[in-house]
Amino acid sequence: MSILELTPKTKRPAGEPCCEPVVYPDVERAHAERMSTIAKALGDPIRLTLVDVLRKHAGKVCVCELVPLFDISQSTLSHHLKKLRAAGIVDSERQGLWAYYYVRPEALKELSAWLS
Amino acid sequence: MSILELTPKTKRPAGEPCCEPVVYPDVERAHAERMSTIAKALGDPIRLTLVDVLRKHAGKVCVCELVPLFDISQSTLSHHLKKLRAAGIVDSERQGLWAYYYVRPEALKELSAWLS
DNA sequence: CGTATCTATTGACAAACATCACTTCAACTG
DNA sequence: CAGTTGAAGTGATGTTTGTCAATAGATACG
Repeated sequence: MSILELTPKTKRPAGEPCCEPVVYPDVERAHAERMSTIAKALGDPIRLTLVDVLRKHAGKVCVCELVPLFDISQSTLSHHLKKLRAAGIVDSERQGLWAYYYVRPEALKELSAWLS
Repeated sequence: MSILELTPKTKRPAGEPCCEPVVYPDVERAHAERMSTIAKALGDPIRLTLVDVLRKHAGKVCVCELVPLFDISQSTLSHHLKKLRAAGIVDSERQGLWAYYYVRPEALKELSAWLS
């Protein structure tokens, strides 16, 4: 965590590069990729609320309980759940006619750690 | 934080609602909206890396130092910075020809708190 | 077996997005 | 002032996204 030195820049003399590029380790790339995937999945108010509800109930919640919470069709909700599952944030389990969704807590850890 | 009771459901008798909806307070709505806006802005690997670099340098970083970090054109980078600014995550300051960007730390607090 | 119920998938479509080449704008330099 | 340089804006383009209506599975019930 180094502080950037604010040397007042001068217009470059036609040939030299403008600035020293701020290099960053290549390790970060996969890291950033994974975290942005999670963030993207949370980047919709409905999906974020879904995760919130699932977390608050700390158990497995039936899809049929989730549908009436939003002003969207059942198929749209199913689509959002699929995205959350694809991102690894939730998983589901079938019991007869019903599908129960739950949060995979470890999925949010990396992003959470980076943010704080 | 209540545990969901897993009463085995029965097929509804044609008229009754399927399930008790899991209600959530209306306060959450604006909350979710704000946080998903932040998450969406972080939902791109380039933007997330930008925020990472800006945070690591804990000061103001010149755009010209950011450009060579990515395999994208200058105008695309400018576009990403604009999105981050629109989300309130970063802000910029002009000094002569150069533009310096920095993270507004409070912008990430709400999402960070929710995630942990 | 036939039908109703819950969930997932498909197809369609408008809106948003990421990207680039090109242009504009502001400001420094000679 | 004229030319150059850093950054932002524009227009175009192909991709992704959120949404719904309709359909398809799967399973329970009578």
